[in-house]
Amino acid sequence: MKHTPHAQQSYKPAEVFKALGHPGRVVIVRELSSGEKCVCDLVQAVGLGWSTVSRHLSVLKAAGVISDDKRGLQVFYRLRLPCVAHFIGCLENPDRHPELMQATCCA
Amino acid sequence: MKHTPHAQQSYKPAEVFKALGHPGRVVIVRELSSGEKCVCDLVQAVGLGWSTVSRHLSVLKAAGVISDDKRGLQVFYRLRLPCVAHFIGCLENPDRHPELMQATCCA
DNA sequence: TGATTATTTCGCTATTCTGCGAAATAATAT
DNA sequence: ATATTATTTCGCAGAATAGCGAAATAATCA
Repeated sequence: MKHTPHAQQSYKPAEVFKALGHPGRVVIVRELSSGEKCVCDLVQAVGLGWSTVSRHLSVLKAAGVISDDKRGLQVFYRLRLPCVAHFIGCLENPDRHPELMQATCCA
Repeated sequence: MKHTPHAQQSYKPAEVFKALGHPGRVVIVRELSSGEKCVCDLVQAVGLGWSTVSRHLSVLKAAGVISDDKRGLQVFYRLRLPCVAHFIGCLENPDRHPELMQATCCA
């Protein structure tokens, strides 16, 4: 069977943004920007209950922002759209990112 | 009085994302990407009532995504973070934007 | 001044979101 | 098989959001 370089799924912008529109979920993305993490690490970082963090993770996953990988007892999450972590950095420090103000920041 | 090249405000990422996390508000941003528009144009584009669109505009403005300018009877809105329009384009057409998958899409 | 036009604010209801703890799953270890 | 550990699902109560039409503002025009 031949690998057709499979067409990339298309994201629904409003869904992606909505998924990112919560402080705890932004923390999650920031954590994942330095590499995959297990849920336990993320619970620690976000500072909310397990069930709550688990739901936040499922929201991010449903939007296509992160993906998960179960290994043994643990589930590891990773950033599937690394770009958003950088974008968050731009928003937090616009002085150092003049591209933020231009129409082609992602180009 | 001398112009000190004034420090750029810093955005709260979760707020910006939350503001963008609604289909109608994404339509607004897309409309504004081609230049400023009056509320009447945006009501047309979004397809919801005036009061509703007005509130959506105030959400986007509060988050710093757009700004307004009253001239005569009309209020004109413009995109203050042009970058987000491009980012929306990336999400909708990831095939054509490999940067989306890289950590430095805004660089 | 009073009328008209463009937009925002208010008050309401219906829906969605958050966070929690308890219970359910799932994989490993004993 | 049972216990343990990591994580998710469920069900709830309270908060926030979305949309609407009516009323309030504001700027222009007659």
